[in-house]
Amino acid sequence: MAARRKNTKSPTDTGPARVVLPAGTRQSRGRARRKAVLQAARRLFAQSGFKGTSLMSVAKEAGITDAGLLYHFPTKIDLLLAVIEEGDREQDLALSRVPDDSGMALIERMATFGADLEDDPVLTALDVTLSAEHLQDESAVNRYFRERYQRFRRQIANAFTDARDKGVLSKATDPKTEAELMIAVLDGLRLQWILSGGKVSMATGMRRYVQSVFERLKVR
Amino acid sequence: MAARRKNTKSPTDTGPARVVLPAGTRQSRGRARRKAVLQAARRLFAQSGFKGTSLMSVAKEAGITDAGLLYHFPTKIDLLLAVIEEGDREQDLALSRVPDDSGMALIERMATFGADLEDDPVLTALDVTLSAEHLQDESAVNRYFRERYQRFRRQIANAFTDARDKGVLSKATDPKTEAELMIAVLDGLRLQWILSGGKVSMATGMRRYVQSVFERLKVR
DNA sequence: TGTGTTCCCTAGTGGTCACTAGGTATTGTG
DNA sequence: CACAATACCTAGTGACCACTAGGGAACACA
Repeated sequence: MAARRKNTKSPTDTGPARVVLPAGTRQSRGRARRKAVLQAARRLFAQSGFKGTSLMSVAKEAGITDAGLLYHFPTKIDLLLAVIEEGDREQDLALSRVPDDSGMALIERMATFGADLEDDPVLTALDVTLSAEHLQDESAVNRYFRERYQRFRRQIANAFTDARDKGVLSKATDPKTEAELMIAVLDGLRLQWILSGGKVSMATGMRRYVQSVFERLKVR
Repeated sequence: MAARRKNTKSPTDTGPARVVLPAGTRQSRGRARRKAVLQAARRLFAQSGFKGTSLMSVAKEAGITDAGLLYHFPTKIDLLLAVIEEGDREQDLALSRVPDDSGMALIERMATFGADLEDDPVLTALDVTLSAEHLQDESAVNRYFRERYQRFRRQIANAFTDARDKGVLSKATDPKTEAELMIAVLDGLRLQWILSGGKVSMATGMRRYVQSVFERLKVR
């Protein structure tokens, strides 16, 4: 019964073509649909989780049928992995916006990280929902999150080590525990931020926490 | 279709012997089964979430059929609520083990709370999984967690206020933010603890964090 | 203008799952 | 011993859902 939609696309809206293809503008429409599907999937996975979201609901929000969706992503898991991968790229990009590669730069950057997350509620909720949904299974998603956390902890721990060895932070600094706590604060605030509907602020929480770390450990 | 015949007593009201039955050991077997079902459900919900767990799998682990299970809990949601309520009672019990009702007593107690959680991995994972699964829907579970967090925050904030007003902690203490951070650390550590398979320790994390709060705020 | 590719559709299909209907063995009670 | 409540069971039922089969319109290119 779905009437065929007339093609009222705006061709300027294809975004930056990262991959330079041989020729032909033919793919633009398909690309746009694919992108719409990814966006819808991200939103719905974030809201209702992977298991709680049907392909049909994603397809509907993307203006397509479920069978049509499966042309772009052959299985539901393929769709999930694509959503995760896309989100991953964006977040890695965000974390790499550090003035220099000293440890202190990264730690100071964490102070504003809460505010950054507040700017993208969907991506933030996606992370919380998916990581919790795959806490203990042995899926690719679980492995992905395990590795991500490990990497993140190492990165932060290295920053503390660097700052300590450079004499900026106290000799008594324990990088491993500090990294675990820093990430714990971020994750915990995320949860409260979502559950409280924004009443608990990630931005001020992170700013305060990083500040308190400096009060404790900074050599003056 | 939606008409669901409830039992004589409300399923959320599983309080101890509210309905006074004549007596007799007749119920002992039924009680035991019911308990077995609750235990299996807790474990499976914790591991795979609510949506990810079928009644059949719970029933099987409890040594019963799914139809048999539904005799004890008329709907799946009734089962979930019973599981949550039971866990809630146990955790409230744990939190109330405070030497006296001064603010400092509660804050100091938080230092050992991580270790306590490590003693009950199933209950801990249950909390994380369920709260994340119902982050944004409008279910009874969502409301439960929202209220629980609010209550918890108030409780901790009051403790900080008390300690500050008694002159034990600095005048500059901000109870609201301190409460948010304290709970964030606990939640964040929980997540890392599970995801890392116990490599990240909640026990040491919480001890360290509470200690660092005292270093920052204690009036000496 | 013919032809192949891309993209999306309709219409299933099989599997899973929460839940129901109705029966029955066991057990406590009058 | 009659009988009634308890605590299950077997055998469905309908709803949902991921995924498939096969077709067709639109478009690029020869």
